[in-house]
Amino acid sequence: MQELTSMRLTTQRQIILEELSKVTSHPTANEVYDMVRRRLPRIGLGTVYRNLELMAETGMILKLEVGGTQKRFDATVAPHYHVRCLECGKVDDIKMQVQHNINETAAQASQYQILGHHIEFTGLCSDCATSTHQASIN
Amino acid sequence: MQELTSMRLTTQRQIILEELSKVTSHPTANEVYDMVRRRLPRIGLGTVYRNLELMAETGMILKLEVGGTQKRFDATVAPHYHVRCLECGKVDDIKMQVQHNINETAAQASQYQILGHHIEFTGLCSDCATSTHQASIN
DNA sequence: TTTTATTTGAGAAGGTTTATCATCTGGTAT
DNA sequence: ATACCAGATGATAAACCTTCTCAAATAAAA
Ligand SMILES: [Mn+2]
Ligand SMILES: [Mn+2]
Ligand SMILES: [Zn+2]
Ligand SMILES: [Zn+2]
Repeated sequence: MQELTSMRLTTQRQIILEELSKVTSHPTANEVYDMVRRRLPRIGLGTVYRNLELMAETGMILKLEVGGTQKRFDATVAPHYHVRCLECGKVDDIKMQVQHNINETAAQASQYQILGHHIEFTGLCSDCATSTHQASIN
Repeated sequence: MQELTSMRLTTQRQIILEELSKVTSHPTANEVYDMVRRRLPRIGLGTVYRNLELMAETGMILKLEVGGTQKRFDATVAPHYHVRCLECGKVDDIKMQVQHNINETAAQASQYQILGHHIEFTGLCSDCATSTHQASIN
């Protein structure tokens, strides 16, 4: 694991964190790469992966393992839940209260030492809900 | 999408479903492949992927998009929750009541048309909890 | 300024999943 | 029972995402 103290403040790291903090879209590593490249055209994709991983390990950011193929990243580290649109794959925050209690319920219902949970809602974003509705009319 | 009616009952499909139904381990496609190959040594990995995907589409089985790199499959289609061991990656069922109500809470807290949710608990399985404890003693 | 351990960028490699396509087969019609 | 054929299979290539490797670059300490 990476020590927070021995982590250099490189330009790449700063800009990756800055760009991730600008958005609420839970971008994939590749999307972060595209964002960062506008400011640092010579950055490597590996550097983006490496640093997102490192920042997630040290708790500076969150690595979301939501449905879909790619991992997504989130600068909002406070516990919260997500929705994913089944149509377009967009991921948004759900601003509802965190269900702290269910960890205990789960602990009682299993042999695991429960350390946390995450909830992913699935559905249709407003854009896709209307266009899907349109399609069913046509 | 695949029509249930036009789906042939091939030996491969039957055995894939049978083998998946035998276990509660939420195997990856590769693990299903290994299980099935004992009975059908000439089956292709592509066939396993293709049919797991198809069965998931038609609702015969569940495709779990839990944390970790690989997708996992589940013959138990009734709604239920999962725990994943942070140490060894094992996935188990959590036999607790499904929180139907939170879908409405989420719907009120967002612009999405909420269709469902899934909860993934994280923690340590009994094996890993003890060995991690051992390690911290040594 | 010099030193050095860490980090970077480029590219290769790895692992998982999907696509392609000639061949095969389950289900149906004859 | 036999012929037929849309759908399925197996082999393999390709796509895709992520991690690894290592010489060169650089942040930070001396
Ligand atoms: Mn978020
Ligand atoms: Mn299950
Ligand atoms: Zn959408
Ligand atoms: Zn474990």
